[in-house]
Amino acid sequence: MSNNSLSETLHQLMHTYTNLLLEGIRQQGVELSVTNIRTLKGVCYNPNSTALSISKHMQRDKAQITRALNDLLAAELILKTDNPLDGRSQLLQLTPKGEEVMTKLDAAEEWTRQQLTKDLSLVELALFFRVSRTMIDNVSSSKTTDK
Amino acid sequence: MSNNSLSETLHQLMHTYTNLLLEGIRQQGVELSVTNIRTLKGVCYNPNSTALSISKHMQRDKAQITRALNDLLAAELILKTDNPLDGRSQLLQLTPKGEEVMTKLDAAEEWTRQQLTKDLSLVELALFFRVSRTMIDNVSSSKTTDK
DNA sequence: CTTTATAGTTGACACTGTCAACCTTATTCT
DNA sequence: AGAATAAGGTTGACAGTGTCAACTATAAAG
Repeated sequence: MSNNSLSETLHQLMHTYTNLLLEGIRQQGVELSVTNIRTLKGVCYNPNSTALSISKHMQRDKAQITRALNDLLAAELILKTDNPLDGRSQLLQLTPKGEEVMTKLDAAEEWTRQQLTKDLSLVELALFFRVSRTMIDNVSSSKTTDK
Repeated sequence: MSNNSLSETLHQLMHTYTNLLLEGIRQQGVELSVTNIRTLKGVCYNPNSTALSISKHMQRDKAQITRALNDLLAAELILKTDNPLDGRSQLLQLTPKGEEVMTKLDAAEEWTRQQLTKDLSLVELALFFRVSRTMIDNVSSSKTTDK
C-alpha cells in the first residue's frame, strides 16, 4: 500500500523509532524530550564537555543546545563549572540524579532497539549501520570540503 | 567521534536526508515544506484520494493533512471536488501546475537519492530497505493488534 | 428517527530546527 | 599595550512538525 521511496521509508522509520523510544522513556518514569535526552547523553559520553563540544558532536545549533542545557540544569541533571582554561565556557557534568536518569535512558533505548530489531540478525543490523553511516558521510564530507 | 547507537544514527541520517532533499527542492525552484511535499505526493500517487485516505497512507494526523491540503490548495497545486459517494468528503487531484511541481519533486528526490547512495551497491540498498521495513513493521504490527 | 460513527476542520499546544543579534572573553596583529 | 577580530555562549524570533481535543456535517445502524 505504501510506497518505497527513500523519503517515505526514512520518515516512517524515524517516526516509528521516536514514538517507541518516547514510550520506553515514559515507562521508565522519565519526562524529558528527545532533544534533551540526546543532550544529556552528549554530556555523559563526552568527557569535559562544553556547550560547544556538544553542539558539534550532535551537529545541532548552539541555540538549541543552550536551551536543552537550561532544561537539564533546571531538572538538576547536570551542573556547570567554570572552565579553568577558557573564561567564556563552562564544563558540564552529570549530577548523581543525572546518572540515575541516564541509566533509565540506556534501558529505554535498549528496550526500543530490541523491539525494532527483534527479527534481524546481527549481520543485517551491522550492514544497516554501515549503509546509514555511508549515506551520512556521503553528504557531510562534501559539505565540509565546500567550506 | 560520534557514537553509533541506533538513536544517533537515525537522527543523523534523517537530518542529513531532509536537509539535502530541501536543498534539491530549492534548486528546482519549489518553495514547499517537506510535509506539504509528502502530502502532494500522496495526492498524486493515490487515485481518488481523500483527506482521510492520505492521512491513513501517510500515518499522519488528520489535522496535519487538512492544513497541508489548504496550503496546496492556496498554491493551486491541487483541487477538491465533491465526492459523489460521500457528502462529507472531497476527492483530491492535481492541477496541471501540481503535475509540473511533482515532476520537479521527483527530480529533486532522485538527485537526493543519488547523492546519498552514490557509494552503495544495489544489493546493499535493497537490504537497507528491507531492514528498515522490518523495523517499521515490527512496531506497527504490534500496535495494530493492540487495538 | 434517534443513536452512533465517520470525514473533515479548527484551536491549542509542545517540540524541533534555524537565523541573527548580542555580550563576554580570547586571540591576533601592529 | 591597544585595536581588531574571532570564538563561546545566550537570547529573541520565527517556521515547521506532531498531537490532542472539541466541533460540524453528513452517513449508517438500530
